This record gives sequence, C-alpha cells and structure tokens, in this order.
Amino acid sequence: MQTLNLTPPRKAVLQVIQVATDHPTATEIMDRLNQQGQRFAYASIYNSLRYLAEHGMIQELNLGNGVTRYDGRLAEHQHLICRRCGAVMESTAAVPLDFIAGIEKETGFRVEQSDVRFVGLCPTCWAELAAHRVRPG
Amino acid sequence: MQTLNLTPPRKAVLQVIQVATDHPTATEIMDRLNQQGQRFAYASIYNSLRYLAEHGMIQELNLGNGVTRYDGRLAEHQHLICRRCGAVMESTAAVPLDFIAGIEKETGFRVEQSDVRFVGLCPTCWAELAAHRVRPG
DNA sequence: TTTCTTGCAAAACATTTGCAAATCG
DNA sequence: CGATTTGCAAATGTTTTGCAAGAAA
Repeated sequence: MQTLNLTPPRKAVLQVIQVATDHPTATEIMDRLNQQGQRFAYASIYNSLRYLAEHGMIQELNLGNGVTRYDGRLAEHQHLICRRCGAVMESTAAVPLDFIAGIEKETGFRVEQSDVRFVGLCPTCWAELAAHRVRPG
Repeated sequence: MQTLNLTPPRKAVLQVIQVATDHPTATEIMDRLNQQGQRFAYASIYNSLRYLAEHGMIQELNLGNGVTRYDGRLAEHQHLICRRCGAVMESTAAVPLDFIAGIEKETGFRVEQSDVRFVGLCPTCWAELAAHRVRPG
C-alpha cells in the first residue's frame, strides 16, 4: 500500500475538501457532492475520508461539537474559533519550538504533532461587542 | 442565574470529575456513579455537565474519537495524547504569551482561551518502540 | 404559583459495520 | 482469479429533546 489509489469517490471527496474555504464535515461533503450531481454512499465518503487522512492527503479536525471536520491544508496552521459567531479563522504561526521542547523535557513525552485551537472573538464580533460596552468580556 | 445551584446530580457529577485522575466521558461518569450506588438519568448527567461547564466548574475536552471528555482542572494545562496506547498525559507549561500575541496581531482575532493538544508517544511507548528499532517512527 | 430541575423514553445525529456486488490488475 | 473497493441497510454510540412529574423559591 505504497502508492496512492485515487478511486472516483476518493478523488471526488479530496477535490471537495481542497476546493473548500471552510472545514467541511462528512455531511457537508456529501451535500456538496450531491449538488455537483455526484452521488456516493455515506460509507464511501467515510471510507474515503479515512483513507485520505491515513495517507496524509487531508487532516482531521476536532473543532468541538463532536463533529469531525476536514482540512485540505497540509502545512502547519492553527485554528481560531469565534465563540460568538462560530467562524473559524486560521493562522500560519508555528507552535514555538522551545514550548514543545520544554514540554518534552518536563514529561518525557515525544511530541509528533501539534493541534492548537484558540477560542475567542473574531475581529467582527470583537468590534460589535466593543460598540456596546467599554470592556467587552 | 448568578449563584451556583449545586443540586444532587450536579454535585455528584462534579465530585466524580474532581476525584478522577483521568478525563472521563459522560458514560464513564454514569458508570462511576452507579458503582457508588447513585443512579441518575443520562439526561441529568448531560444537563449537569452542561451546567457545570457553563459555570466554569469543569472543562469540556475534545481529545478525539468524537467523545466529549471532562476535566475538573481549571488551571491552564495541555494534553499529551499517545498515538500508540491512547494514554493522556498533562503538562502545566503555559502557551507562550508572545505566540498568542503574534497571532492576535496577525489576524485581529482576540484570543481568550487556548486549547492545545499534542499527539505523539508517551515515554513508555517511546521506549518500547526504541527497543525494536534504532529510529522509532 | 412560578420557575427551575429531574427522569424517562424517544429522537436525532454522526459514524461504523456486515456483506454482497462491482471493479481492477 | 484474488484483492480491493463500493454501496446499501442496519447497527452502534453519543448526545439532545419533549414532556410530565417533582422540588424549590
């Protein structure tokens, strides 16, 4: 299982994720495929998602709410989730290496992958709250 | 709704979470209550969990696998998840302030809460893998 | 009484699985 | 042929909801 076997459902699922500007769920991927006239079984969607994730083509995200979301961006990036409107923004800032090194030294754990989620207020919601009170909280 | 109303199920759920050394799921909390002879409905467990989380008494965790876990520790700490045995370790190292400041400057997002998850190998699994090959992957 | 809380059963979702049919090399 | 993949339907597991009954203010 060395080479990538991009069967039709896998290719279709991958294309939806790569074209998306958000982080679609399995259901949303299904919907978008249907809108394109492509029809697959849920089992095939999930099979494809697992396959693509295992082969490093996409990333699984747990942004909360118990639904798995998918991301076609492979380079390291962090997710910023607005607690007010739910918008998800991204930052390309890398997790500081000395932060990781310190944790490895402290715990003996070997960090391979970082998954950082910041919750707070997006610029829009921040501005809207600021318009109502002096100290948005 | 200013003061904390710790009804029996809420108090029982909170006690289970605070006593736990792991990060139990709703089902595990239910099981532990049953073992103590206490019986509540699932709806009451979930109601209590939502109430306690909204009132800052506990933290909801998404450590993966689509199940919500709960943590009674309120001070900032990070979770280290072993990709081999599933163990969850913790580190008290704080997310570097300049990391957050940089992201806020870059994006305009206002960070209120950090949620950092490191995936990798716990010391035990790391050692076991090292025993088998020179460069554990 | 008015409001909040509990608990049961049913519902709502997300995800997985069993298995037969289809596909591919 | 032999291995892999698809697709359907059913099962699984978690969490939510509707609503009647109970407790508290």
